[in-house]
Amino acid sequence: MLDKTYDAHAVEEKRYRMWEDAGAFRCDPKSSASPYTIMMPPPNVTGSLHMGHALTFTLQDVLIRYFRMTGRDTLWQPGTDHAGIATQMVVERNLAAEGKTRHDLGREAFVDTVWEWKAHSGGTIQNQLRRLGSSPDWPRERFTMDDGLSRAVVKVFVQLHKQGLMYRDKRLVNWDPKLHTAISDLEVEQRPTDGQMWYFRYPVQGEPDRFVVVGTTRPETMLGDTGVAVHPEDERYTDLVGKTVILPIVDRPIPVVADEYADPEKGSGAVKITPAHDFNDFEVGRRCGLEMINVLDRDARLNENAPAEFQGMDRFDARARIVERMEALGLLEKIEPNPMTVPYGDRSGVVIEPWLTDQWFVDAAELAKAPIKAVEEGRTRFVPAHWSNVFFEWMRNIQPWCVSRQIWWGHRIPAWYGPDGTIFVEETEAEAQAAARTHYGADVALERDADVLDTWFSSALWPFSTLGWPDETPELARYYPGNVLVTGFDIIFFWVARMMMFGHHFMGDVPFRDVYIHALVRDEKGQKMSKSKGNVIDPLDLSEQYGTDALRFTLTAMAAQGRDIKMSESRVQGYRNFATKLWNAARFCQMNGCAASPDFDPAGVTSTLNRWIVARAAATAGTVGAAIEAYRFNEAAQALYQFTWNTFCDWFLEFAKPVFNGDDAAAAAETRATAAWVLDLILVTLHPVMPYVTEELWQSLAETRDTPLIRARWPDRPGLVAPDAEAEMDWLVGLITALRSVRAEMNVPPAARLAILVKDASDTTRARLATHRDLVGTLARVDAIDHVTEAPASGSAQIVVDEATVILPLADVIDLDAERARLSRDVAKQDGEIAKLAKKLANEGFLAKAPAEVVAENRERLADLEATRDRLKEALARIG
RNA sequence: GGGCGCGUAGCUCAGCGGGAGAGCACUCGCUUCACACGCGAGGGGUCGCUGGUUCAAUCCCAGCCGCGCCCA
Repeated sequence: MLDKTYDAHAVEEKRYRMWEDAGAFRCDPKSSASPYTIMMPPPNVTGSLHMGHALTFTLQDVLIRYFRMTGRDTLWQPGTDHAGIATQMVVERNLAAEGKTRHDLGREAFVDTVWEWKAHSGGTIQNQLRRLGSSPDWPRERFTMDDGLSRAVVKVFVQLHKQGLMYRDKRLVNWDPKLHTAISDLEVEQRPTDGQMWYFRYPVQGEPDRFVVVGTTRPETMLGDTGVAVHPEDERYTDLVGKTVILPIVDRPIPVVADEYADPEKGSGAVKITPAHDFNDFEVGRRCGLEMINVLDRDARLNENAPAEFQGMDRFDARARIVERMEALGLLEKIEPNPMTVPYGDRSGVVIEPWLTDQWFVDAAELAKAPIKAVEEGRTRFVPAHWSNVFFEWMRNIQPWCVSRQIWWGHRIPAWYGPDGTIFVEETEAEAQAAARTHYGADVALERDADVLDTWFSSALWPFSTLGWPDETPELARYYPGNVLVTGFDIIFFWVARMMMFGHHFMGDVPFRDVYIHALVRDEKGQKMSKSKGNVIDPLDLSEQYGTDALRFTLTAMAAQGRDIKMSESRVQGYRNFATKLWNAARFCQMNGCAASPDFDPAGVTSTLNRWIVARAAATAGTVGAAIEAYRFNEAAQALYQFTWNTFCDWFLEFAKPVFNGDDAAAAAETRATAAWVLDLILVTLHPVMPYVTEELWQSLAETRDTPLIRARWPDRPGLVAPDAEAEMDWLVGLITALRSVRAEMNVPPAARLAILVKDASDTTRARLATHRDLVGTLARVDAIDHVTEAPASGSAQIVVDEATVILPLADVIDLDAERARLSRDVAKQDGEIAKLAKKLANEGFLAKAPAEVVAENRERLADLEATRDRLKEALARIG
């Protein structure tokens, strides 16, 4: 016998271990089944599970478990990425606690230390995923720094280089002066700031008392100014173009150039140009042939190119000093408040400097062409579709991707430099030496590039590197491309777009057919969860408190397309209650001897009740499957919830009680078997969302099962329909509901059993009443049902059900005024509807232009309403 | 400044051209032999505002107001 409530703690660990030990999560490359692949977005190796993970992995697991049950050969590829900067920071922080820096250890020893850290602390999230019930193919787990994946990285780098798509260039990059590395545009956070605009006067050479006023938000960069730009059509400055101004403090003559970047509407219309410290200025400098003078060092202090008094000074101290000096020189025109955005490093939290350095770049614009085409042609489909616009916007304006990072933890760039700086990019040092020998005609000492690659470079290879590429493995042939990538919108650029670029380039096909973009999980008030706000809800706490299935059901039910999820504990609690409800329904079935039989044929049931529930069950399975396949997770959850609770528990099981206790042994047996079959169907269809409670019930309810539930087959019975049974049961439900309603309203004591009279019943209604006499009796507490032609004059409550009027003699309890009020209110309600419909049907435009079936439907509805209204009026007349 | 999304019951949200829905909360009743994490019955909404298209608009279009996000 099952316990009275479901104990998630006792079940989850046991069931998970059973699945994993049995190899239930594995793909089967030799299978003849059609494959279904999801590449798990590899979480950061330093990470631990947060609510966003819980959502994304729950949805992926729902898909995987569903398709596994439909008979597909599923591969859910798990793994983690090495998170270059984040991981290095964690290990450096540990070293700092011992008073050491990575430089004390040296590169090799430091990298060894990181590997040790990973061995001890790196597996957190994998175990948390297990607690979430995720069913990826664990034995195939990969890490972006694995030998195989590293080999793929080197191969890709070398090939791109040989194809001219990977190159070294001196360009401005986003420099993090704290971490001492370049970072990508995407790792820069633009923070709104109340800045200032300083207006400086630059003297025009050879024209005493003439000045050009330029505005700047970063005065310290003026030391690197190499020009002043004005708009070519700005008449105020036409005569100045080609002349020279003297850069104050530095006393450097710099040219005035014409360039459309200068906005005549903004400030003075003239703008100082610092090509080595501003992305826009860099472009202007290129166009106008201006010199590039780098005045900052790697710490963002002023360097040797600045005047002596500034050298070694911090950028912000220098800013204050510059302003002072300009003011002293009488060259500070004015200062205005200026709302602006300032770039910060998302890891370091310091202001990022555009800085001129030598870095490796990928020609992203070229690689973006094929993915753009793929999305345009629908070979990769975004769901919801509007995300494709975001994708296009970024891909069509893409900048060269800076992939080198000045850190130690990561894939070291396979480039070697000869004594004269010639670059040899090869897969191994030996090959680089050979290439150098060919180039120089002799052996020379080579120095390897010190930098490593951006972590996202290796993540971009994930859909094929995890399958064995560059080797041509059977897995690669079978599981690439994947079916769907499930992720949040925040990594469309970081990761999705880059996988598409490399997937196309190296595999010649899209990496996945669908990209399902889900919502962000927020707190109850709709705020983004963050550690600093202290509003983080730990999914594992919820899982601990309410059970993993409740958490998973909540996330699934709330995953409506296009809307963020506001996580609320009361919802989780509600779905915990749902799990308990299911548990108790199963317990009831067990207590009543409802045993699943392999011989049971749902198409062969005879009673209306059983034909009805079988049809509804089959329809629900269809709805749920279709919803999951369309990524409409909330609809799947809703259909499951409604069928299980509101159809199966509230009605079917209640109807079954009198059958079980009745005299008709054959009907009882059929109903027992049907109940068992429907319960099994509920367990199967609910399993992708609530794997634990369903598996536990599946194994507890029957002595032997051919397979664990995780490997059971999804029901596919589209032929199980019974419209006549559904109509009959809908009528019965309506009758019982109406009886209960009038009893409650008339304050009939709940325990009191009534005899009812039925007037004007059709043959159909008479037959239905005869069939379901016991069910009405039990559920509406009715003792006797008699047909009459004349209603008793008074002392009754009356309800209208279709053509029939049901009379409840309530001589002892009836409050005639209350009954009159109730009937009058019903009449008024019908009249309101009738008026609306009559108006619509009187409209000639409607009759002429609306589809015939809509007109007919409205006519029918009107007739029904009028008939009901008339019977209600008669009932009202009877009580006077 | 550009783009995207969202304003539906007290709260959280589905629905999205032809009869306003769910969960939670609320009210009333119930020791009904699976379940009080329950059962039964209820109350509650000019579907942000203004126009337009249409026989018909919560749904489509335009503008406005409010909120959020992304990009500059």
